[in-house]
Amino acid sequence: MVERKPDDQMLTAILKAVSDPRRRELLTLLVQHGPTRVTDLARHFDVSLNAVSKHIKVLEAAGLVRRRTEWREHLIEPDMGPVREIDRWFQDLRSIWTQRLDALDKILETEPDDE
Amino acid sequence: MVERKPDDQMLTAILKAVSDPRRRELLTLLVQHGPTRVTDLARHFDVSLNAVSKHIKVLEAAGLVRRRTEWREHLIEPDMGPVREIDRWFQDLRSIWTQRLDALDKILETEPDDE
DNA sequence: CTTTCGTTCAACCATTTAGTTGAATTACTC
DNA sequence: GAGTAATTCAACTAAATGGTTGAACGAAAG
Repeated sequence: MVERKPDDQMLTAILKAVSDPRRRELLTLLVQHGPTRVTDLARHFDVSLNAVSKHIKVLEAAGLVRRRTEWREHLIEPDMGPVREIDRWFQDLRSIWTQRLDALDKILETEPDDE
Repeated sequence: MVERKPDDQMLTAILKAVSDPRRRELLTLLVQHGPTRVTDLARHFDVSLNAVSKHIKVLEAAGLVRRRTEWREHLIEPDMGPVREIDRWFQDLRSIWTQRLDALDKILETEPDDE
C-alpha cells in the first residue's frame, strides 16, 4: 500500500502529510529516537494522545512511518523511502525548467535583436 | 532541540502550497511555458478563473511564483528558489537518521549480545 | 473479578480550504 | 458614453482538517 502506484495521489498524500508542522516534528522525533510507542511520542506535545494517534495514521497512510504492533504497544518507526517521490518530482520540475531556459538561450543566440 | 521558530512557517507554507495537485500542475505549466497570464493558465483547468487566481495567490505567498503586472495582464512566473527549503529539511532529517543508525551500529559492534 | 494500560474508534466542534457566483476596477475601443 | 478585457475582491457553501472528549477492547496484574 505504500508505493507501486507512482500516482499523483501518493505524492499528494506524502506532501500533505509533511506539510503539517506537528507531523514534521513527529518525524524528527522518530528519526532521532528510532521506534517509539505512541504514548511516548505524545508526551512531547501538548495535545491529546488521540490527536497524536491521528497524526500517526496520516503519516502511516503516506508510508512515512511503519507500525509494529506488539499487542497494546504500537511501535512506530520512520521510513524515509517515500521522500524520494518528492525529490523526484522537484527534480523533474527543475529539469523542465532548465531545459526551457537552455532552449531560450539558443533562440536569443541566433536572434540577437528583439523587441 | 528541533529549532522550530524561524522558517518553519515558511516551510509549512511551501509544503502546503505544493501539496495540492492543482497547484503542482500550475507550477508544471509555468516551468514549461514560462511567464503566463492568469487567464491563459486558467484555460488548462475546468475550474473557474477565480479558483485559479486563488491558487496562484497561494503559490505567490509561498514564494513559488512571482507576478509581473502589466496593467490588466498579470504575468506569472515560477521561482524554484523556495524548493531549497524543502530539500534542506529532508536532508537534515536524513542526516539525523543515518547518524543514529551509525551510532546504533557501533553499539551492536561492541555489544554482540542482543536484548 | 476488578483495575490498569496503550491504543483506536466514534461523535462532535471549530477552522481552513477549494470551489462557486456576482460585483468592482480601469484603460482601451466602438 | 457603452462595451469589453483581465483580474481581484466579497460573500457564500461544502468538504476536509486538527482538535476535543468519552467510550471500548483485551491482555496483564492485583
